[in-house]
Amino acid sequence: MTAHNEFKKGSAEILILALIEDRPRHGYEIAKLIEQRSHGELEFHVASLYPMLHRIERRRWIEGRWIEKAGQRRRRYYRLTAVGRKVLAAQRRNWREFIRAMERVALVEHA
Amino acid sequence: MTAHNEFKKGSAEILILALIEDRPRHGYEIAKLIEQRSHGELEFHVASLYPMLHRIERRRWIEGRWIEKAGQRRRRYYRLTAVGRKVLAAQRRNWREFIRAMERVALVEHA
DNA sequence: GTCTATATATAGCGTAGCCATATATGGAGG
DNA sequence: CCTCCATATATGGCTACGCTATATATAGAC
Repeated sequence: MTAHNEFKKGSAEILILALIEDRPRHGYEIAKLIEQRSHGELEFHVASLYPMLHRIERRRWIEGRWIEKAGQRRRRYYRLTAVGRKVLAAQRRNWREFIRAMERVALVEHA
Repeated sequence: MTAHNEFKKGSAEILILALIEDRPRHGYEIAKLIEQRSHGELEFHVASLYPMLHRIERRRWIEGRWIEKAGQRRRRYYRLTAVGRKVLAAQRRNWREFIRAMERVALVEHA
């Protein structure tokens, strides 16, 4: 159901990690990218996203630093750590396993 | 991650509805089927499952009735209601949308 | 006689995502 | 000029889902 999909829970981590895989991004940018790339089907409210960023930074999966530019609100850019890269790879494997398992149990008819 | 996959949250409903699509089943049977068919990758603890069954029965998606047989603990068999059938169809559509959206955002490289 | 599988149930916990609200700045439009 | 919108981050309080632990009860195996 677009912005209120019941399957969304637990998917924020992998989305964040994947989006900063190639280059650092700030929170607001990540939120907008998720919304745009999913055509509005996944929409993490910033109020969910910022605490999530803090959590996974505490776990050392990502590392943030403040960037200040004149005439601009300060932004916190997050980059993926080595640990985060491993976690992302593991979550991608888990994701594949999960959708295969879902298909076997409940969605056999047109997996 | 087998029994503790981070993507599991929110998936119980569709699994339950799908498993009683063709014939009524009781809670314990549903739990065992999820575990077996997913080869242990999805494992909903019965302590999660029974409250979930009560919840979706209150929503009228499923309807349960007690079956008692001699020399057997009583079982509550749940069948899918007409509403439940529509919800299941909608959740299957949402599921397809969701995995497509996830691929677009985060898993492009080998969707 | 105890252990395991079957079968259902509740209390209490942690966490993810939600809404509301707060703060702050730059640019566009009336 | 002033208000609105987009940008940008943050917190408090809420709900829902799945968890552990615990309880009850019976049949069959060892």
